[in-house]
Amino acid sequence: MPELPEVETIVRDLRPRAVGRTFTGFQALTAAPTPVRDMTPEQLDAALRGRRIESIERRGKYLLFALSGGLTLVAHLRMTGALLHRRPTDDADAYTRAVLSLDDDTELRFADLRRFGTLRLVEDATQALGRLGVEPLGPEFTAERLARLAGTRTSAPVKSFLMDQAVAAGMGNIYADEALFAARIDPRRAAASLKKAELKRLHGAIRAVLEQGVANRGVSFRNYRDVAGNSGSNQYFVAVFRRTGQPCDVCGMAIERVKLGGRSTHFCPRCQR
DNA sequence: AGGTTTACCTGTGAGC
DNA sequence: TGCTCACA
DNA sequence: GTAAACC
Repeated sequence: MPELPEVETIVRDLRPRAVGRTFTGFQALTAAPTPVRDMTPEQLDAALRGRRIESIERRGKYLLFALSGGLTLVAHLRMTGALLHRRPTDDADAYTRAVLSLDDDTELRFADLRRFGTLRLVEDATQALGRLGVEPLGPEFTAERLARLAGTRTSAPVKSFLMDQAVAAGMGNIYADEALFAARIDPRRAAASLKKAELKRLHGAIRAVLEQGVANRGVSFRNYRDVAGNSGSNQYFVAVFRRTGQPCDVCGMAIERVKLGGRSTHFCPRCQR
C-alpha cells in the first residue's frame, strides 16, 4: 500500500528517468475496468501522444505529471498499484493493466493487482485530487495546526483522524500506527481529548516516521515496488504494524490489533495510553 | 454533519 | 489436501 | 486507499 514515503520514492526515482521524455502512446492491456477515469483509453492515447513530461511531483499519495500544453496526468496507486519503468523487451510484469510509452524506447507499466488505482488527465490538477490537507513534511504542518484540527473532532479515534487526508495528506494505515506508537498514544483515544503535550509529540512522531520511511525507500509488506521493481526496506524497522502477538521492542508486552474506522490498527497496550 | 460501513477487485494466508 | 473466511 | 452510502 503506497503511502507518502512510497510515492515519494517513486517520484524521486522517476524524475531522472522520465522528465524531458515525450509520450508516444497509451494502451490499456486488460478489459474494463482500466485505470483510466473520465475518458476512454483511446481518448487518453490520443491526448497523451506528443506531450512532453515537464515535471513530476507528489501531492499526498498522488503522482502529478505536468505535461506540455498545460495538462496534468494524475496517478493514484491505491492499495496495490505500481509504476514500473521498463523497456518493451523486458519480461512481463504481473498485473500490468496499462502501458505508457516514452520516446526513448522505454515505457511506464501501470501494474495493479486489485485494480483500484487510477489515471486521469486534467487541465487543473486540483480537480483530480481529493480533499487534501497540508503536506506533513512541509513547513505548514505545525503542532498548532494539528491541534486546531484535532479540536474540531468530537468522538473519532485519533487513528481515524490521522487517516483523514484533509489532516495530513499522505498518511496511511502503516505510518499512522507507527506515529501513534512513537508518540505513545493509544489509537482508540478521541482526537479531541489529546492534551497539548501529546499533540506536540504526535506532530514530531508523524514527521519522524515519514522521514524514516523515505530514508528506507518505503515499506514493502506485499505489493509495493519501486520503479525498478525492487522492494523498500522500511518493513524491517516498523515497531507495531502487522506485529500482532509479537513482543513490543520497548516493554515486551504483546502487540494488539483492533479495528478502527474499518482498518486494522496495531498498538502496544502498555506503551500507548 | 461527523462517524462508520460498504463497495470497488483479486489474491494470499490462516484455520478447520 | 481442499475449502472457507478474514484480510489486504 | 478512497468515495459513496448510510446512520
